[in-house]
Order: sequence, then structure tokens, then C-alpha cells
Amino acid sequence: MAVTLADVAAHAGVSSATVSRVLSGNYPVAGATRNRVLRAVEELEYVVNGPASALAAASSDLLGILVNDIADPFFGIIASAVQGELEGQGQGEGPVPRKLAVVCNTGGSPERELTYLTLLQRQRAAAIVLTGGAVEDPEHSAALAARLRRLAAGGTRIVLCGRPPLSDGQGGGPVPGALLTVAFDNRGGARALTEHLLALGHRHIGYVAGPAERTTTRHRLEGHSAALEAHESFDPARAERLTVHGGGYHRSAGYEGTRVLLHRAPETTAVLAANDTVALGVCAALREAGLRIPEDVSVAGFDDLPFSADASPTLTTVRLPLQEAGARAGRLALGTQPPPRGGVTTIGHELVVRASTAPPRAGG
Amino acid sequence: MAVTLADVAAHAGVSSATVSRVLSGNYPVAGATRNRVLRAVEELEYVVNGPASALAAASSDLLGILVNDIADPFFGIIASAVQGELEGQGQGEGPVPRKLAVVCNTGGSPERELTYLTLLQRQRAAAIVLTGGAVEDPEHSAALAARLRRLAAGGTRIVLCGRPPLSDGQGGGPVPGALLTVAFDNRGGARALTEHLLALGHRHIGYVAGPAERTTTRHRLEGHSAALEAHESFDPARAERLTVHGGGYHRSAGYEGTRVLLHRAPETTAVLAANDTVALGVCAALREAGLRIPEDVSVAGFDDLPFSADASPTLTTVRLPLQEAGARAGRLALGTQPPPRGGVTTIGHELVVRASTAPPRAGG
DNA sequence: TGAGCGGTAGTAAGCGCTTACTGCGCCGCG
DNA sequence: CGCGGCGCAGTAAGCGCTTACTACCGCTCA
Repeated sequence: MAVTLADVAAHAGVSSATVSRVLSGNYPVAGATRNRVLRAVEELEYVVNGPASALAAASSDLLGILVNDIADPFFGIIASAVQGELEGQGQGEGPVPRKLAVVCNTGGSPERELTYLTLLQRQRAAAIVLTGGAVEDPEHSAALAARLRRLAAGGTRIVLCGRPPLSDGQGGGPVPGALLTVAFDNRGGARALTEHLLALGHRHIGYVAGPAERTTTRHRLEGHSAALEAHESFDPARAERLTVHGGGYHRSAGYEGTRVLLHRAPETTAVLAANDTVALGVCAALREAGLRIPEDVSVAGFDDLPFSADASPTLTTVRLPLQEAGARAGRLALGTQPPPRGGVTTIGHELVVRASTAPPRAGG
Repeated sequence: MAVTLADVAAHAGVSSATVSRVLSGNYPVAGATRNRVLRAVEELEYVVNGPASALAAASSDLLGILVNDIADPFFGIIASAVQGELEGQGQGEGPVPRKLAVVCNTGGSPERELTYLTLLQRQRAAAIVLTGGAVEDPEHSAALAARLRRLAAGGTRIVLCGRPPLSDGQGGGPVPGALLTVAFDNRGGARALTEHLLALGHRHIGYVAGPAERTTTRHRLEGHSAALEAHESFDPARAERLTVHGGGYHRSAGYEGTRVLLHRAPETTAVLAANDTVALGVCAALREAGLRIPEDVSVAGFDDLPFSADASPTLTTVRLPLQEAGARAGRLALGTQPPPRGGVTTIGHELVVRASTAPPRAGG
């Protein structure tokens, strides 16, 4: 039904091999012949059969991206940046991408992560970018690590973006050049935020954290704790009481978490949220409780998503260069940027102080 | 290198045809044989070669989604909903997706839309969902329509989601059952919004519109105009003067547009934004000009993205059921929902009144 | 008892492309 | 004048899977 290479070849009066060579461009073909072929391609409106070509060449033009939730701008921005790198991979004028991005929503579930990995492997994806924090379940992370190692060993480029490097401890060592990491400094960011609040004079700092089983959550909490512990006012029991775990990185988690927090520790004068989205829920719950932000309670987010600058009030947060991280991950996945020694790139962060944080009221 | 069907067949002591049949599941295989095969698959960790299977079966498991900007939650939500429908397409327990979504960022450019269409066609995608408004350039839309018609005729299911049905006027008639549309009522929504402002007493209603060449922009403007014209206070010159076109559906477009608007028509008491994101920019510009929202100027958005309820102030807007639209589009693309007569599904909308709109001050 | 049939499984012919290998014509050099 | 080499282009062997067709077995039914 569809036009095939052979049709084009016949139309141009050459062999199908020649057509293939003209199209792939990695073999010398005389100018005249080349033009004849290209004209035939035009005239017949020939479109390569991707599967056939992938089968014969044993490689495909697909790049997989695993995200927790594509509706969340955090992942959207990263995915968009990764895709941006696929452009300019064209062969002709302008940014005509050659590779296609397959975006898979894992919903944060390790099982689905594994499932999608299989699906991508089935498609013989050239590279796979895994975004978002990992789940801490040792069984799953071992299974995942094993899978990734095997994929990497099989030639699939694997890039972990925004999650810590593989650390199952067991299994053959790292696969250099094929299993890369672009990590955020979640600890450092959270620490900076907590130090900011401490410097403002806050002593009762609540923390509405993300799901307990995620590495991201743990790292941010660790940074928070580190800042607390380094401060004269440190009280482990208080810190414990002021930390609540939410059900996810959603607005509702912030809302619910804050209600719990306010009930448990009404003396709270500042709340650190798992991320900006959660912070919105935190703000809503505080306002509902009749508390003003930042006069009565300060609030800080994490990530600095675009909406944070327009929230009410504008959100103090830690800016994570998602765009840059995604682009980096994309380049590593495509192999257009040499991997750093050790395979791990750590992306910086920046404290962004806006209107949602202020000194506590006198006596706070 | 990789394990093949033949390997599995040998291991299980059957022919490769049998293995294929067990895995595809669309042919009877005796229980004992099936188990033997499945065990072999497990033991050898066999993963189907997607390209090979797509080549032989002349169809792939890929579903393409074209979006303007994956970092924009508007598209993220739709994409996420479409993907949601791919799950549950599994064969075993739980939602194990069979199909994979390929998300392509077109950046709103018609050329790239065409390019990605080619790429997806090359991959022999089973279906393609195009989201977001179309560009009004007659040349491009004719080219696009022709392409889509041809793809649809070739068996690729095409679903337009959030954009008007194809209307090039020329070219063979519609391809029933293969070229579907899920449209938003942009006119109706904008009309409702303007009526809301008129009812509040506003007479100087500015409109910071999206890019002039997009259908979405035109439709929303038309709804706005319709409401205006139906009102006793209608003044074409004023309406004209109060409408500014922005450079895109971004915050900065709202900011810039509002500055132009305030300069051109300082008497403005209400501003309608192209969408919620633009509305954020509008608010920023107004605030910068020393105007309070909604006391001095009312602002309304469009779409009701998640952040709108948390903006400062909370945004009056028109809720578009993106989730529902995406899910619908996904089902139509997969063929799991029968297409409506005529192929066009129109999704409703809902006026959401929040804190950013209020009556104008006396004399406004 | 034998033809016929339903239920399984094997055989093998591609699907459309890539690429190693071969072939051919022409030039330069000995 | 002959031969090696070079630059193109053709030949054909797969890549791993699906599936039409065929084969076989064991029953049922006349």
C-alpha cells in the first residue's frame, strides 16, 4: 500500500541500496544520482518505514523519558528541555529533529517504572532519561538498578535526571559512559531555606514533607535537619513534632499536612513545604485558619516553578534550574556532550527570597 | 546479541510461531504449551523486538501527541489524560499499557507540526492526537489538512483535541471514523466571561489577546465581541482600542500587553486575558502601575489551570475540562470509544468566579 | 469403519530496510 | 599496453517477527 524504497528506486532508475544510501547520507553517492533519487522521493511522497529501518539497523530513533507526572510543570519543563536537545539533530536546514521523545507517566510507581522500561526496551529506544526522585524501597531499587545496568550494558544510554546516582551497593560496578546522572542538590537547597528562616528569627519551623519513601523527600529533610542541628536552638523532639509527611507532591498534600501541623504544633511560625505546589496548599490551609502570610506564618516552597512568582503572596523558594538540568540530561542521552568524570553532574540551586517569608512577630 | 523469538522457541521446544502466538494472545494455544513458553520467556528474559514486530504486523504500538508546549500545564494535563487512556490497554492484571505515547513539542509552529507528523508517520504511529489551536495561515492549514486526510485514509487515527475541525474547504470530504475532533467552546467561554464583567457594571473592558494568527485567539475574541455587541453600551471603536494582541500564551505577553493597554486606554476597569498564564502577567503589570485587583481593575483568565485558584488574587476564569477532553481524545484515538456522529465532540465550559473580578468603582 | 472436523502446532514466505560484498568502468602508472 | 586502485552502484543476505497455509491428531457421526 505505502510507497517503499523499491518503488522509489524503480522510479529513479537505481537500486534500492542507492536510495537507502542517499537517504541515510552515510555513503558517497554521485551528485546526479542523488538528485534523481531525491526527486523521486518527492514525487512519490515517500516516507521511510521506521520499524523496518530500525529492524535492519538494529537501532531506533526513539528516546524515552520517564516522568512522575507530565501534568506537573516540574516534569514538563524537564521534558521540554530534553526534547529541545533532540532538535538540531536534523540533517538539513533548520532544527528538524531526527529523534522522537517517548514520554511515559509513571505516576511515581516503581512497578510502572519497570513496565515502561520494558516497553522502551521493546522499542529499542536509543536512550532513556529517568526523572524525578526514586523510591527508597530496597527491593525495587535493586531491581531497577539491575535493569538499568543491563540496559546500559546493552548499549542504551541511561540518564538519571534529578535523582541520585544508582546505589544498590551490589551488582557489577558502574557502566562508564552509559549510565549517567544529573542530580539536584536537594540537601543544600533545603538547608539554605531553613537557614534563611532561622536567620529571620524563626524557631518553630514546620516541615510539610513529601512522601516518606522518596529520595527527594529524604534529602530535603536531611538538609533541613542539618541546618536545624547546626543551630543553637536545636531541639530534636520539637523538630520531630514539626515534621509531617504528605501524600504526594500535590497541593492537597500541603493543605492536609498543614492542618495536621497546626493541630499538632500551633506555635509554628514558619512552614517549609515539600515543593512549590505543596506550598500553595500550605498557604490555603493557613489562610483558612485565619493566619496571615507572612505576618503570622512564613511559608517557603522548593523548585521555583513559574507560578511561584505569582502566587499569593509570592513564594520564597529554592530555584532549581530544571531547564538546564533537562538540557544537560538530553545532551548526555544523545551523546552530544561528553559525560563528566564519574558520570555524575550536580546542578546548583539558588535561594529566592520573596514575600512569603518574614521575621516572626515579636515573641515568635 | 539479544534474545530472539527463535531462542525462546528452542528453549521451550516449540516453533517460533507458537511463541509469537502465545505472546500476542490472539490465537489459541494449549495451556501446557503456553506455560512452557511463558516460562522460557521468563528464564531468558526475552523482550519483544518492537520494530521487527511492527514491521511484520504493519502497525506499531506508538501513539503520537502533538502539543505546543509540554512545559505548559494546559498541554501537560491533556497529554496526561491521553496517556491515562493508554493504560488499561494491558492484557494481564493491572494497568499495563501496551501502547506508548510519543509527545512532540511543536512550539506552535506549523512547519514543525508537519515535520513531526512525518516523523510519526515514519514510525507508523497507530494514532495521532493534535492538541492546541491551529494557525490560521490558509496555506499551512491546507497543507496540514491534506496531510491529515491522507494519514487518516491510510488508517492512522487522527484526533484534533482543543482545536476546531478541519475546514480547508477543498480536498476530499471527511474521512468518517478516522479523523475526529474534540473541540472546546472558546467562543462561548469568552462570551460568558465578558457577560460576567458587563453584568458587574464594567464598560471599559480590555482584552489582552493571544497571537492573532491562532484560531483559539480568534474564537475567544469572537465570543468577547459577541457579548459586547449584544450589550447596549457597545462601541466598536472602543472595543477595537481596548484589544491588544500578545506575542504568545505566556506571562510576559500579559505583562507587555497590559502596559500597552494601560497606555492606550487608562480608563480600563477590567482586563480579559488570553488565558490564565497571560492573566498572571496582566496582574503583575497592573500592580506595577499601582492598580489594585479587583478594586481598581478586574482581571479574568481562561482555562482554569490549577494555579489559578492560588494566584494573587484568585483568578476568575473559565474552566475548560482539559482532563476530560484529553481522555476523550485518547479513547477516540485508541478506538475504545465510538466516535460521535459527524466526528465532532464539543466539550463544555464553566464560568468560575473568584476574587479577581468585582464591580468597578463608582463612576467606572 | 471412514470421512469430516475442531483444535493445535509447524512451515515458510514475506514485511521494508541496511549493508557486506561484489562488480564495473575508468584513470594512472609502470 | 596491462594492472591495480578508486569511486560508485548493484546484489542479496539477512534483521526478528507475523501469519496464511498446511499438517496432524483424535473424535464424532453416519
